[in-house]
Amino acid sequence: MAASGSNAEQPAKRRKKQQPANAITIGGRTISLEAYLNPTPKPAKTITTPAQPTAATEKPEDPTPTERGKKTTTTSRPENHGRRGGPAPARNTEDAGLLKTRKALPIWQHRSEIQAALRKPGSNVVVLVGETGSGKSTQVPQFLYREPWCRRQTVKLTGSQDEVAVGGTIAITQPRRVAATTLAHRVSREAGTPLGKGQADGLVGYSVRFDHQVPRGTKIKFLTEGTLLQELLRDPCLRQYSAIIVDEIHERSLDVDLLVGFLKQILTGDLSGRGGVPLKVIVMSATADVDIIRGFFKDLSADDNEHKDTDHVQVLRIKCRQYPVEVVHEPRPVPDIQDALLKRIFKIHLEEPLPGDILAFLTGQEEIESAQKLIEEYATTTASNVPKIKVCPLYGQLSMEGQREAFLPVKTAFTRKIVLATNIAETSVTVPGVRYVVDCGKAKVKKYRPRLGMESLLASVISKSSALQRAGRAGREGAGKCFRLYTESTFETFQDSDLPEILRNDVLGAVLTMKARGIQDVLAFPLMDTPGTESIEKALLHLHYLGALTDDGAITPAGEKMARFPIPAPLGAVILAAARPEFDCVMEAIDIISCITSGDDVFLQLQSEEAQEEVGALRKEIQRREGDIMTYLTTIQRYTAENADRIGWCKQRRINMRNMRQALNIRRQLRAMSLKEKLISEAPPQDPQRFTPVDPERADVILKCFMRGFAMKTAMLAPDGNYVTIQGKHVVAIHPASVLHGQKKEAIMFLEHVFTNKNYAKKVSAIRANWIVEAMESRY
DNA sequence: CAAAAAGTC
Repeated sequence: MAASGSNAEQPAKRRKKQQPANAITIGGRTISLEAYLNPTPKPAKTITTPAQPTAATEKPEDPTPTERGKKTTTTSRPENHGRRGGPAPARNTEDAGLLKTRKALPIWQHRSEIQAALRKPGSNVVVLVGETGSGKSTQVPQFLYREPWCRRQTVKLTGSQDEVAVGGTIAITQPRRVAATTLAHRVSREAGTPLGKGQADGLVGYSVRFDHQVPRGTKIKFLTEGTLLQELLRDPCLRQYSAIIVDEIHERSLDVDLLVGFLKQILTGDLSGRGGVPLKVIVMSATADVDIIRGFFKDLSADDNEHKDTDHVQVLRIKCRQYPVEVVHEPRPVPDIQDALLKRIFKIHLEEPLPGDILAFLTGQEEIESAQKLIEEYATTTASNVPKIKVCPLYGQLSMEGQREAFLPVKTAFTRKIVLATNIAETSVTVPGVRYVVDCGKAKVKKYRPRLGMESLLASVISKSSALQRAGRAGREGAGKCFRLYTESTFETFQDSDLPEILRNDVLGAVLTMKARGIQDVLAFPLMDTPGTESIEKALLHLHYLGALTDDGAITPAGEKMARFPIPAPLGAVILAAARPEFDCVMEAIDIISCITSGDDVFLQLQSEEAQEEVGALRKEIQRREGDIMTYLTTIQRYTAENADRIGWCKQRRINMRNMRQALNIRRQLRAMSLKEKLISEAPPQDPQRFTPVDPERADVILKCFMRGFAMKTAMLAPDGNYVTIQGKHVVAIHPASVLHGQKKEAIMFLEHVFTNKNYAKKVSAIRANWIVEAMESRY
């Protein structure tokens, strides 16, 4: 196996045999476990105001959780890696029209250049820079799959007589599911083997969660970054692939950062796991600054001192014909951002010709809703010779129907569409018809604070790269204009690019991912940006507490199981605890976890007071006094017991149907895995099951079981009526969406802890104070 | 009294 852990330049550190019982040694460092073993659950008498994690730069927003606006297809087909001599895929069947369109793409000129770059012996990494619209995602895999190095080979592995197949397929990763599936459909048509029902053979396939279409003979496979990371768990050498194309690396998702780390390990390894067959890596970015990427892959041939100083990473830049976008800044800083936004929109509307829709970037739902109201009010006052206005909000939590409006051309004549969007419109979706962009210069960003074990979600200044991306949205269909609600000198103060996710997120999952894939020294794992030592140590400690790591920092069998479960590690720990005889509640734990990991909250927000009254009584029936965890359990159990009309059942209670369906998918998956891991002894009975409420004693057992994953996310009621967290001793409020909102309990456990305009505990359950000590001291 | 948007055999 190539991915054998520590880097060549950093020899594995010797771990001390002897160490204090209350400490673990990880990466050569001894870390005290004092904080975990000696909890002080007694809150201080005087409650100090919690320190603000960051200065809020803007007013907090008001979210409305509603249905997700995306469709899912759940067609599954078992993967077939194709045998040698299988049915030959159709060739040269490209439709003449499609080929003509392909040849018109800017990247077509670079076809042989790209092929040549990868043919050079020893040249295994190529960086490709091309803006949106260059056609790189659809064309590059098609340029490469017939190359000689891309042929499937049968090789003998060292020390084994068995012959294995290596290579033959090109993987291309995407940060989003929709991108992976739509690109696959598109490329499959271009290649002459369209994906669809009854197509057993084909050149192109895709693989995203709960949706795999990989025909026999697949040479080009689109996947999400997360899916490839899962494949890496089973096949550390990525044996089925000749090349990995990493698309949209500039977005710097946590998964892509991990992925290139593993790719670098394969490239620097001895290739024995691949029978000596090299792996080619093509990294594609839409932004020009690729120094970090180039630097990251530069020191590849460490064993080859002769070439050590030469640059092995080729960078190819694809020119892209873009429509010009005129950027207009404010002459001086604006005192009121909403006021400036409205004035700018009205000015565009009055002065700029039709057709040409407006796309405005705002920070959140509350801001969008209030702006919508004011624009609609204004629209009633305009003269009859001024075009009419149609305002479309666009944010992730908006229902499918609500989102659709923003993508459709306006039906009424002489009307301008004004789309008010969050940064969902920056990368995830494209709004057609836009000629004018208004950019407020801010976006909400999630940040993790390791010391407090909590996150914050606050509006903050965007980066130059983000501002450029927003401006570019005006030039998709013709020359456009971008109006920035800030000065040019303010723009100059922006950072070049956004902080990569790995530096803003809890790295618990990332560290477990590394450990499960054989990385002993996570501090030495190659990363483009390394999180602070404090974050990594915190994650190691947390994993140790969860039972995923030994005192030496090595992964335990429990940790390996947690890594295989497609859920966050603390929830994996809950399932493992549930399998213990004293808890014995795996089925209930899976039901709850399926519900909470199916997407945003399954309970839609009740907007109006009428809705609250209408739905209130029906929702009360499924609510439990123990809190949100038990309420989720009742919800999914009632849902599955409902046999006649699940859609109606959800509608009546304002429950997100799409997430409930996803929850059942996850439930099926987790049940199958638990059976395989022998956490349950037999397959559970088929749905529908009659609903029987869980009695309070059983509820206690289930909650105690969740404490094994969330003992640190607890708070005690102080004499003054505030809840004070165990970790950090901060005042925390129960979020209004919780069934326990406004209630006083002895102690609470929460699955999420987020600072917005206040310290909020979400997904809250009532617990007993002595459970906290009990859970903290328990070690498996 | 309320949340950005992505993602996992």
